[in-house]
Parts: sequence; C-alpha cells; structure tokens
Amino acid sequence: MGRKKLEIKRIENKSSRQVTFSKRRNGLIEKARQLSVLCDASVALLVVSASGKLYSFSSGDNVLPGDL
DNA sequence: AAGCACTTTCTTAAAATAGTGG
DNA sequence: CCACTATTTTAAGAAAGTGCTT
Repeated sequence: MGRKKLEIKRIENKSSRQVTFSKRRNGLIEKARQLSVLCDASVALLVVSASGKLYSFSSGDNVLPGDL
C-alpha cells in the first residue's frame, strides 16, 4: 500500500524490513481481533520475529485442539 | 554521547471491503 | 454467485521517538 506498489518478497533493506514487520504485525493482530469479534469466532495468532521474539493474540474463549 | 533494536507518527497511494445491482 | 465502485482501512516511505547497552 502506501507510496508505491510493493512486490511480495523479502525486503532487503534491514531497517525498512523491521519497520514493515512492526506495522504489519500490529495490523495482523488487529485483524485477528476484529474477525473474532465480528464473526464470533475463536482466533489464535502466533508471530515469531526473525530475532525469535514471540507475539501472539488469542480471542477470549479458549478452544481445545479437539474442538477445532 | 553514540549505537542499536524496535516502535510510532505523518502523509497519502494501494489495497481491502461493504454496498449495489446485474 | 460475480462484477463494479464508493468508501474505508492499511501500510510504504521517511523521519522521529523510545528505551536499553556500551
């Protein structure tokens, strides 16, 4: 989006890759939250960064693997 | 003070999506 | 269902900010 059309491939520039990671991760988590609220769905999301940090979202009601 | 690793803010064009009507 | 479009939202790019370490 934004200024110009972006190919979906690894961003070579280290700092812009990091910036994109921060922004897209937040967007993804927000979308997961919206889907869970709008559609009354259970949603869980795990993101692990290149440096190994874990970011996650999960909607309130826990669902066991067997229930999926 | 300077370097590093991330995050945020702003502008704005790209992309997603909610309507509408075949 | 699919196609079109008007509206809304996302995120690129650039820059600045935050917090931690040396």
